[in-house]
Order: sequence, then C-alpha cells, then structure tokens
Amino acid sequence: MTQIIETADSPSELRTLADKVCEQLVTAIVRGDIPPGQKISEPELARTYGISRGPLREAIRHLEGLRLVVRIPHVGARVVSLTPEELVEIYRIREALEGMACRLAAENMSTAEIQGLRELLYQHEKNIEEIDGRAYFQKEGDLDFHYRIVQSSKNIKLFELLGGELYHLVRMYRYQFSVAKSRPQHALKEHHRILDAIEERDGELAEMLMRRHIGRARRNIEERLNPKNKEERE
Amino acid sequence: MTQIIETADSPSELRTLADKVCEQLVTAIVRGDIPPGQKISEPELARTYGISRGPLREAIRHLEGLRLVVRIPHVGARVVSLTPEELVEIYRIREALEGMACRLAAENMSTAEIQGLRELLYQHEKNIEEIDGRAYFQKEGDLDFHYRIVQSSKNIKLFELLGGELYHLVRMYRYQFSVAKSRPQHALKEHHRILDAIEERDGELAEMLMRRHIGRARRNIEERLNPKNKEERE
DNA sequence: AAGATTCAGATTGTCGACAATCCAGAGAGA
DNA sequence: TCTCTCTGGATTGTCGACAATCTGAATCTT
Repeated sequence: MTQIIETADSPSELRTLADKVCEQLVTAIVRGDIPPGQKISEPELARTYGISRGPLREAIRHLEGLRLVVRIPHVGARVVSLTPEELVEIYRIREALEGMACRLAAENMSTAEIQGLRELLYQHEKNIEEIDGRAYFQKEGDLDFHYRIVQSSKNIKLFELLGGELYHLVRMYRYQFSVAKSRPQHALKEHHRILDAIEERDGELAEMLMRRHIGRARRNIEERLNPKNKEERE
Repeated sequence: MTQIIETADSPSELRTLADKVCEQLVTAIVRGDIPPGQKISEPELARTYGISRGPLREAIRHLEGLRLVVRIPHVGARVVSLTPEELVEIYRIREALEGMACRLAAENMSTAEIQGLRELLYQHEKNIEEIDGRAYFQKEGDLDFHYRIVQSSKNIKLFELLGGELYHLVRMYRYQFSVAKSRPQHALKEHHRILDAIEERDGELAEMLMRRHIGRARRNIEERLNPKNKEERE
C-alpha cells in the first residue's frame, strides 16, 4: 500500500487528497517508478492510493498541466516520454530563462542568500569527495543551485515557470537516463564562478556564465543522444 | 443560459465537458466577463453552464495550471488579478523567450510561413486604416503575429510555454486595461522589420528587434502603471 | 462596548454508481 | 488467408449525494 506520505518539500499543507496524490505521482513519475509512455489506469491507481477516482482525476489533470502526462479524451493518460529533441529544446529554454534569472539575481540577491548558496556549494563539494565516483546526491543538488538562483531573481513568474514545469521534466530526464553527471567537479567550479559574478553584482557576466554552463550541458546531451551527428535527416 | 459554444480556435474536438467548459472559462476570464479577484463559486458556475460539479472542478484545476485562477484548499478559487509588477515580469520573460523564438524562426521558418505572415501584416495594415482610431482587432492581431513566430521557431516546448500560459495572461491584461495600443502604426512597422530580418535569415538581428519591440511595450507598461517612478518604495 | 465563542449555513472535498465511448478479439464473408 | 464487422468487456466521463471544512453572524463574557 503506497498511501500518502508527507514530503518535506513545499508547505505540505496541501490538505486535499488530490493535491497529495498529485505530489506523490510527480515524484513517482520523475523517479521513473511509473515509466515513460506507460498508461495511467484510473481504477488501478485509485486502488493503489486508496482513494476514489474523483480526486485522482483532478490530480491527473494537474499533471497534464505540468506536462508530465499526456491525455487523450476517452482514451486515457500516459506518462510523457521525452524525445531527445524535446529535451534539447528544454535546455535551450533554460539557457535563455536562467541566463536572465542570473542577471536578475545579480541585481536582487541578498547577501544572506549569497552566503547560503555558497555554503550549499561547499556541501556539494564534500558530497563529491565522499562518494567520489557515483554522484547520486549531486543529481538533485545541481538543480538546487539553479533553483535557488531563479528564486533569488525575485521574478515570481519566472520562478513559477522554471520551478513549476520545466524542472520536473529535467529531473525526470536525469533519473531516467541516470545521468551520472560526467563532470561534477567541473560543474561545481562553474557554479562557484557564477556565484562569484553574482556576488560582484556583475549581471552581464553572471548571465554569460550561466548560459555557457547550461549550453555545455545541452551539447553534452546532443552528443550523447546523437553520437555521430553525421546522421543525415534531410 | 450560457451553454457550451464551439469556438473555431483549436481542434474543437475537445469532446469532454470539462475541456469545453475550460475553454469557455478561459475566454470569459480573459475578456473580463469574470472580473479579476472574483470568487469562483462551483455550484453557481455548474448551474450556469448546466453541468455537474465534477467536470467543472477539473476545468478549474486546469485553469489553475494556466495561472488564470488561484486556488486555496477548502476555501475556493479566485480569478487571478495581475499586479503591475507581475505584468512587467511577464514581459521580461517574453523578451527573453520571444527573442530566442525569433532567432530560431529565422533559421527554421519556411518561406510559405513567411509569406503567410506577411499577408497577415498587410491585413493588419488594412484594419488599422479602416478603424483608424480605435484599434480593437489589433489587440488580438498583434498577438497573432507573435504567436505565429513562436510557432515557426519549431521549438515545441517553447511554443507550449508561450502559447499555453503566458499568452492568456497577456491577452487578459490587454482586455482588462483595454490597452488601446497607443502606437499601432509604429508597432506594425516594427513587425515588418522583424519579419524582414527573418526573411533574410538574420537570426541575430531578428532577435534584437524582437527584444526591443517587447522591451518598448514593457516600458510602456511601466510608465503607465507607475506614472512617476519617483515613487519611493523602500 | 469590545472581544471571544458558538453555531448555522453554505461551500468545498470525496465517494460510489451510471452512461458514453473505446478497444480487442471472435466470427462471417470474399 | 485476409479483411471487415460486430459484440463483450473494460475504461473513461458524468452525475447526484454525503462528509469535512470554512465563513460570518449572533450570542455570551469581561
């Protein structure tokens, strides 16, 4: 019985069943417990979570808004399965949006926030040293960094957009392809440089570094998914 | 009795009640028929549209994802009311995202699409001449232009993002403040220039022009909503 | 009189049942 | 044997009713 589990994330005061189940489903999908492309059976899931179909349907509707499932009327919902192209598209969007977020963060981030973020990076550093090879925690950790910067841009709409739907998809990708973060040390160094720029209130530089940072990740994906880009596709 | 009305927009093959009502509600909110901040009463709306509360709740859930309503558990949903700051935030996001879309469009737009878009602009021109003073159609028309460019960027995720939630909010703002598009001729000229750049496959220029175009609109808003920016706000 | 409290009414959240639609497989015909 | 049709089963969509929760006004206390 899976039942409802309270997660520390978010106010957790989502007191309605639909909201709780929705959160459960998000993590289930992101972690791949419900694999991409899989059909979502309402009766089955309702049984699994021990709730009625009403709230469940609302939850699925919400997932649809989060782009985590695709729904066809009278047919059903399936877990989204990202094509490599879509993934690259998402990274392109991140490049633009997080670049901007970085510039804004350089203007608006409080010194306390900067210090807190620096400490987070030190923690990542420790994690990398400890587990060395396999950087599991880093997976979510890296996103934490990006998440906080967007948050500190003080642009609420931007935060909603990136935190709301794009990040779930990125998280999902990381779990699915179990991206072993090929270069955690290097990425960490880049994070420090970005934070440096923010600390010096150099928005222009911060934006550029962030764009490069994400751009590199994007090219990484492009290579990995398209080993030889000699593939003709007229 | 409002009942369900088929709109030409979108496949219209949304055969479920929830989807139809959702579409109805979107336009009702965007056009201000349901004013911002107004509470959404489920029983009342259910009566109005002649449906049960089940599908209606699903529709509201979807509206929440579209950022058109804000919902508080056990209290109810209210139509979102954009603060001037949020509106400016949205325009900042558009600046970044549509700038990128423009660059991509310059690379990927087919000549047929370019021609079609040019014709759309000519049509706008005619509309402006005809109604001269009050540029009502222009309101949606302007967005048509932007919409198409995003579409032609061939970045699906980008299209979903901009077309999905940001545009509804922008449309809503235009209706609510009944933005009389202070400078339709000027804007139209800018549209032509942007399309010129796309036609010449000059992505860099196209991006810059689009960013300026939206940036100007943003500053317009900032001035209008904050007449004297001498307002201290520490 | 001001504030806290209680209670009624209404609203939201949840459930189980019924109707509409789709899908797969069996069977008939060419 | 292949294709087309039809039917049974299951799933999705919709509804009305019941339970849980909130809001606001009237009452009681200080």
